[in-house]
Amino acid sequence: MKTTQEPNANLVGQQMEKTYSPTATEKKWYEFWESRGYFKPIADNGKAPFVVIMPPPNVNGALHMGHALTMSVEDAFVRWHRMLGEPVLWLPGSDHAGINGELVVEKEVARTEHKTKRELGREEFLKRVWQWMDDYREVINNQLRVLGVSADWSRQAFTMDLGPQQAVRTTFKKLYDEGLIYQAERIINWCPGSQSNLSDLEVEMKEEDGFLWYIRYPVVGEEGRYITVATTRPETMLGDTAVAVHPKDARYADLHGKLLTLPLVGRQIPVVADEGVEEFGTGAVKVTPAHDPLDFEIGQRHQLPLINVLNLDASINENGGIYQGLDRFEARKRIVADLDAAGFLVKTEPYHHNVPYSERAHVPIEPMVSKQWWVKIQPLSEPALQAYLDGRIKFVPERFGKTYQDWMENIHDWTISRQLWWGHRIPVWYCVNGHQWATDQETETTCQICSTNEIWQDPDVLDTWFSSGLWPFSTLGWPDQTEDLRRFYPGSLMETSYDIIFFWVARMIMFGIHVMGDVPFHTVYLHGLIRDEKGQKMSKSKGNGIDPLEAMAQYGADALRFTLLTSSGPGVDTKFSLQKTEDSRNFANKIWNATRFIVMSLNPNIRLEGFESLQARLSELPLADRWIISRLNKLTADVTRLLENYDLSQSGKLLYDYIWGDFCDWYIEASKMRLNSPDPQTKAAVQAVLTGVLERTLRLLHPFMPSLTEEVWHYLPHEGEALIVAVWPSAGPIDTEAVTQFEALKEAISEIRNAKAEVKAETNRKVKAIIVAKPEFKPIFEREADILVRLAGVDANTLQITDQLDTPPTQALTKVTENTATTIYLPMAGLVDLDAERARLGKEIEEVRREIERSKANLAKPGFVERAPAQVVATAREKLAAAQERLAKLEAHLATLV
RNA sequence: GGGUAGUUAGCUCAGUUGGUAGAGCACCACGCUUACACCGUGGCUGUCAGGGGUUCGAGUCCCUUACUACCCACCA
Repeated sequence: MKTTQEPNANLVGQQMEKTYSPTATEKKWYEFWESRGYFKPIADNGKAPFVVIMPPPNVNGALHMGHALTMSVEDAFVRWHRMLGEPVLWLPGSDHAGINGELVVEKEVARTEHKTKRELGREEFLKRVWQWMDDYREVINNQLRVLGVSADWSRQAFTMDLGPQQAVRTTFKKLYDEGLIYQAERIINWCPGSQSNLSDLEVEMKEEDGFLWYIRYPVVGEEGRYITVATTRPETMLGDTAVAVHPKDARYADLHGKLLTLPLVGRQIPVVADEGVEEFGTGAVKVTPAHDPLDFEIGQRHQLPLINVLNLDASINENGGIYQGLDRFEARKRIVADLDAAGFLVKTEPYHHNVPYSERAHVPIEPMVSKQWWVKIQPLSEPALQAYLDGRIKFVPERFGKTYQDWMENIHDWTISRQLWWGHRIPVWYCVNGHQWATDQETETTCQICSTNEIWQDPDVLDTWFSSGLWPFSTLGWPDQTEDLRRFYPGSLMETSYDIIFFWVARMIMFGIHVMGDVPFHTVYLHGLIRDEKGQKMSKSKGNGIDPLEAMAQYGADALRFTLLTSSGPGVDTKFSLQKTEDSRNFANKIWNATRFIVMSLNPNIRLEGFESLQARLSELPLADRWIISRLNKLTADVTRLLENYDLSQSGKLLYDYIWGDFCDWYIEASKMRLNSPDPQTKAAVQAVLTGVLERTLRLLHPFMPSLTEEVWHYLPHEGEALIVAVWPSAGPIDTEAVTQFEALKEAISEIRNAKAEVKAETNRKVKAIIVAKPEFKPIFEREADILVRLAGVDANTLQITDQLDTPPTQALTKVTENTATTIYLPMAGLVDLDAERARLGKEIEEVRREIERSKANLAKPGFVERAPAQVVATAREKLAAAQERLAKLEAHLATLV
């Protein structure tokens, strides 16, 4: 990619706009990061590399919210680890999407060229698919860049690249030679839409209202005697080769081995006794071994013939007699009508049942007998299960481990051949002399067994998930023993959506262990689905999807990312709304303006004290400074711990609360007095804290909002050339005394603001105030009077701070703070309605009394004092004492209002 | 038929190892205080789905019921 003009590495001293504009900024920094090579892993430095292989988006359209979530989560972890100084590899790619891709291009060809793929021919059709893939891959990659994805594009991979193709053939050959890939004729899920075999996972059950038709089959040689069977698919009777009953079912005991005449067809079929039949309903089932899984098994047990009555497009074939050529649903109608006319239809019942559908082509599946390729799964699944059981693979959230385990324990062989054109061609060859072999070569010229050159390749392709399963190592160059493979396998984190645990995660683990001898990653983080405001799945057909590109254009990529990351935790579905994105945009703007405020007062020529130095002499700093730095250290520890536990949501929220609440609402406001000081040293001292604290906070926030933080960081004094490679902060000391004292100050300020609001005094009106603090807090209020004056809006000249007041004012609003029992009088002649004040005090006294009652009752409860931990009892006692003190003060004050 | 989640303020969701419920939005009031109206200050709102149990103490642990969502499953 060509880089445009490099941004100013140092923006210190530059003017900032009043409002943050994300789009241009995001683009600028993305190009900067990429051009500097920050997305590439640094050289080995003794630290274990952090490796994430990106789930390759399907190349069949544009980016959607699910992608945006995936990328936001992965980018956050990736950026965090990069700041931890680890060699980080985030390997991007894209997926050819097998059946899905083929269908999309088929549709496109039909739309633009009015041709079916068969009319076009295999070679021509594949040309079209490649063109489509090339076009859309670029589109998607650019969209990922807009999001801020810090992946190493130089290692980008595509499942149909030559490397992954080699990996597919090599793996196939290995499994084939080991006898783990084999061919077998079985009943399979046939999709008439794509005209291909599907695995069980690609079939979804849909509840539907249908009918149950009861049909009677006459017993040969016993005039007037019938067996009645019920079916939801009457057209399959054309392929019936028996009727089965339970061996112990008395109703049919004498009919075992007798023959029935198949209505409409006239064929004679036997009655067989089989344990697989339940004794409910009519107790007899028609047996169509070629078109039903259960019937297939019954057929095997009784050596029944298979009669396939369907063509590949699910129309009736030549075995269907007069119904030949009809579509399956048309045939169904005709057969029911004919049965009815001939007197074989006993009754028709409405019936609610599950119908198997093709997940991709959205048409009902037809079970059919067919010869396909299979993977013998047990030898792969057992070690994969074991890896989970002994903790080599962990799931976040943990419960998905159980899901994985259940599936692995009940797994069936996996059918991997697809009758499609787009995908990895099955590397099996045949010769005229009936030989068959698998190869890891792209092409073959002679039979490996008899050397004839009359050979051909299997026409089918592989299930798209076969190549996906190799992704963690095929992307690193395997089967070649590359340097990347050595450094980055096994990987660290696999992050994806929980709905592809079986499709993808399980297969990667199986292949990883079997082919590479080691698990492909140690942690599987599964995110939830993005839904609309009403909790519905976003989908193109419903039209309720929110386009991430539009959301980003409106509010910025950082805002979208922050929203997605904080809206919900792993494994939990998220209701997405643009309102939330707007809130995140506001947060971004808040940070922008906080920086702007700080930067405006800065003199670039004055070097401020560094943060490390400030922290080293923490106890000498003013109260507010000690407080905000202590809070930052708490935040740093919390955010780090939460990230270690994969909790992005909670860490994002803590950052939000700290920045907006602690830093902006309290610290910046409290700093304004010192910032306006005529003394340059006082000013520089507070500037050092403002810039130092903000700079560290930006580092913590960078994984969540990379572009904004990078931009703003460059306006502040900083070391290093970019925030993206700045060092992740470690937590320093916490001054608990300062925290307690500053909280007392905050509490008093809030009470004063509250009192003023109650009498609807203008917020900015300076009021007279008398503070009666307990002796240990009195010096704090005196020392920090400036802050009190500024933040509470009290009149500095008349402010009185004491620990003893003999004659309290009568014409005053009065508050007693909850935690420190500081009494505050706001003498406001004229504004105080004595009756209202008495009423208000009365109400408050009631509340405190109730609290005291509860507290006392709790302490008096048998067993509490004896059994509860001493710490808890002590806290309860302190609370009670505080409430009692507060009550006394409130009552004393009420008494003066008579 | 099995299984897994969820049910907390009007809405969206937090609630770490059980200690007596919180944040944003919305709403109401006041405010253009020299970063931000994409703002500030203050306020309002809860039988933490129902029932039972364990415990000195349960939104948090156990049992149970209801509803919602999803996953798995070859009942004609």
